[in-house]
Amino acid sequence: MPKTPTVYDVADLAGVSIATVSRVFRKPHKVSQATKDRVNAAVLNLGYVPSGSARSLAARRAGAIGLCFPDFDGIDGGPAPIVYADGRVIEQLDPPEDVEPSGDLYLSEVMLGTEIEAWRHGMAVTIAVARGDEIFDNLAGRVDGMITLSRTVPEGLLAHIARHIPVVVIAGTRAGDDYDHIGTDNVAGMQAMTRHVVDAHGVRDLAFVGGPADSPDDHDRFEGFRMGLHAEGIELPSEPLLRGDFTRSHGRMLGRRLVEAGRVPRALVCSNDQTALGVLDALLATGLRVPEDVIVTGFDGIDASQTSRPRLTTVRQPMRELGRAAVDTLLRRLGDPLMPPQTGTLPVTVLLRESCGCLA
Amino acid sequence: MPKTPTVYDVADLAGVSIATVSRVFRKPHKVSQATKDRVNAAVLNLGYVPSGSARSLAARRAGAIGLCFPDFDGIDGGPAPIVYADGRVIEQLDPPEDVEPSGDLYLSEVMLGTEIEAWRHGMAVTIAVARGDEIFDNLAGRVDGMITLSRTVPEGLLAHIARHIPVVVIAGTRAGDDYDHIGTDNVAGMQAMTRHVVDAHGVRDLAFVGGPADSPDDHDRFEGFRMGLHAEGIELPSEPLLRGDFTRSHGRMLGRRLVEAGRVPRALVCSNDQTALGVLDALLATGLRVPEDVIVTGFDGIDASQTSRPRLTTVRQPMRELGRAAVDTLLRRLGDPLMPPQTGTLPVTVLLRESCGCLA
DNA sequence: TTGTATGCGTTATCAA
DNA sequence: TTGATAACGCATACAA
Repeated sequence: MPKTPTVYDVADLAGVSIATVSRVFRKPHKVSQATKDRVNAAVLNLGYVPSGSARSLAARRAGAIGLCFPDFDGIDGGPAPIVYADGRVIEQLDPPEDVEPSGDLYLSEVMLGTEIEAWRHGMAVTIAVARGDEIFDNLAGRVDGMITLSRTVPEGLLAHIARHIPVVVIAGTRAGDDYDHIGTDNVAGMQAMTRHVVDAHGVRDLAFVGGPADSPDDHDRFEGFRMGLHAEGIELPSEPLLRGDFTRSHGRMLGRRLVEAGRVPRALVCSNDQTALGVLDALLATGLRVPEDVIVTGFDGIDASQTSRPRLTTVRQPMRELGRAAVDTLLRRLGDPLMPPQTGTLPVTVLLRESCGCLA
Repeated sequence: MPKTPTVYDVADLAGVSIATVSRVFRKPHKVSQATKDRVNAAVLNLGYVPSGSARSLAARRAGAIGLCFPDFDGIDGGPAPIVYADGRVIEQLDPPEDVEPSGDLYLSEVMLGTEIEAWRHGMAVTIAVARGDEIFDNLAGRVDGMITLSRTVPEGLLAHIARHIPVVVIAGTRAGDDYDHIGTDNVAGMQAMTRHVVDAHGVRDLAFVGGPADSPDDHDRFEGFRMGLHAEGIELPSEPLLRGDFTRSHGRMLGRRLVEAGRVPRALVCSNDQTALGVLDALLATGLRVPEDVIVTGFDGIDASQTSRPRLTTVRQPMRELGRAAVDTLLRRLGDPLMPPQTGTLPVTVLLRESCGCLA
């Protein structure tokens, strides 16, 4: 296997200087057509691909954006997958158990948005899991800026990195830091949702089913819930009725617990869709009717919320736009490092569907 | 804003040579504890982050894997998202229209698998959209190897890149190329699915609802369908009854067309889940019962297949494992460039649920 | 329009 | 255990 070709090889073969070869790639308009042709022929001939590292080093820019992935459950992944091709197929009954749908749609959508927007600006996206410092500042060193979900990177590390490249935090309010932030309007969204249940459906017996106590999203949503109640002149709880961990299976558990305790309120306002769907599962399983007996609402607007029966009334947050806005903010910051810290908030939409009784 | 610090700055501050600074990062065991402490202090003090490009250039390896994303619909993304924070919330009725769920779960899962496995091996993942050459060999130049979904990169370009770095193709059979391939057992899976419908449910009137004619996956699945019929002594169709484009909305259209034409067979074996779900929607909408009147089966095992009513009997392919296997193959190839071209096939599982009548 | 020469920030090879 | 120094492959300012 021959050494991989460099500018020098291409230059030699084309009978030009390396500067010209470089120009053909970077400033084609400053090279005569004849020369361009010769160089391109040499490139094809040799199978030349410019070295990204050398290019980044010389140009002092990486041309890539870093995306820092939270270290979610299941990322361990266990052993490498089996690979065989003997045509065997396992056949199994698959009852509707407490299965957790695989993908975290939220993450996927954010990633997709990031990817789309970065691509539009000619940037690549490099992804790394935020576990341990190793691979992580492996990331920081190879990108022009970084996007991270709130609470995925230890604060000390993040601060260290932020001295070097701009950082944009998605979801999570500014906590005395100087990063740029992009979030969705959790408070207003949940407030509107709450008021809708009260106003449109005449319900005054609402309870909030929360998520992890340390989630800023959950915090804001509960606050929105309280503000909604307050606006309606309903007494405010100081704590959510119950807390889950944002998963559907946990939601089911909470739902069952509620039923067993015999204290199911007229409406359950849940902090995210997965929890709401789990609650829904549990209620229906015990013969309760939604929305006739209990109203259930969610937050996020994941796909599953519109395929459930009844479909879930929820607050949709523009997940893909979250990623896009983060990239936009990052690029703006790159263009103007002295700009004051930005805080972007994306609007949400209350989607009225069957689970609140707006549609049959 | 001060110049970003380099090894030289760290070395100066710590009173050592740049070689030692480098060692502290690469071979910590070859440096005395005292020196290490001094260097680390300097690093923290200066906010030093090693340059990925310089590192890759000198080490002759990028430490990253490239993932090439197909240029799917909707990637244009339109204008940048609106960002405001005035607390306004739109509220809208959301009837169950012909909405297409947003994310392509298949892609997301493959990406996730890639990410997971790469992370386990200390590699970053760089993603780029396969549109135009520009950003694309931007990718090739900055990674140690590349994973691509079949048919996402023009063959000429791929060949060019493959001269430079190893390429692994996901989904899609070898077509005279020398790349490594990873796929799932489409043929065996669909054959097993087909035979199940015949054997367990006594159906001999089956039809195949296919996907795009140029999809290798679809081709293999139809072939599996035919093999299943053949094994059961049932006459073989030479073509699918209908073809969609693998989307749910198109599936709905096909379902409606079937009903209107008045020729709905006893069982509809669909080439993927989205198509099957669309068909399901259409059948139910016209009052037909599934599985009592018509059996519907899918392929892929996306989340939506287990939240539909009835839930979809399908062939699950391990999407996440696909990504993982691709990374494993790539790393093995990197370790042994002379290895003959590999072809990996991952096993599939037939999941028996309500839509075929195995479960009530 | 093209060529020359220097610098980019590491790693790695030798010596010490 | 540490240090000096030569690559690494490209971009770019400056000359021609």
